[in-house]
Formats: sequence, structure tokens, C-alpha cells
Amino acid sequence: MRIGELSRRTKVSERALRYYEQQGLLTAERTAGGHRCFGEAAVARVGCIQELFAAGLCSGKIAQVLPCMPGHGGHGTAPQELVDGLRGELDRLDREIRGLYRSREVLDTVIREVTRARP
DNA sequence: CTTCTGACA
DNA sequence: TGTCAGGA
Repeated sequence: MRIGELSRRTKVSERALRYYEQQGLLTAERTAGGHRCFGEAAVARVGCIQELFAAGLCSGKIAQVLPCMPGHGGHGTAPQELVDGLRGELDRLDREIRGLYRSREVLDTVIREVTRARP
């Protein structure tokens, strides 16, 4: 399929898809006219990329992780270096979650205080 | 009409 | 990333 269809099916802009290819996150063949041609697997691939970006990974990390994912044609044997990096991301997320939880408590407390006289 | 590359009020 | 240009 061409970029337009992949974009519609994944809800990811064509601009972003071209960027992903540039970053080596996505591979595409080319038609005689130079247009990108993606395989059916690209749909799931893009979905995976979206989830990894949402998890806060940079394109570089994602590019290293994808080829290791068994569900995406990967070998399932990520180098220790990469695994360590991912554990670091996990710690980052944990800190982020704790920070957000504290912020939630602050707002919860403020709401109680500003409504103290209006139960 | 769709896609491509390069560039940035 | 959006968006515009200029061409295929």
C-alpha cells in the first residue's frame, strides 16, 4: 500500500510516516516512480512505534528495539546494553508517575480547601 | 488527485 | 510536525 492508505489506516500523518522512514523505524520499497510502497505488516509496525513513542522512548531507542521484537519479525535477543537502557526508561516512567500522583494529591487538597465553606 | 523532496513567517 | 513550493 502507499503512504496515503497507511496514513488513513494508522491515523498517523503522512509527514510523520516519512519521518519514521528517515529515522529507520519503518522500511518501504519504492515503485518505479519513486513512491513508497509499504507491506501489510507496516500497519502493526506503525502501531508499535506509536506505543513506544507514547512510552517516551526517542526514535533512536525505538529503532534499536523494533528489530528485537519477536512479534515484528525480530530475533528476540536484545543486546544487554539496550535492555539496560530500557530499564532506565522504566525508572523514568516510575518517577514520572510518582510526580503526577503528588500533583494529583495537591489539586485534590486544594479543591477541598477552596470549597471548605461550600459543602 | 496522490506522492516526492526540501525548507521554514 | 504542519505546510507550502514545484515537479512527476
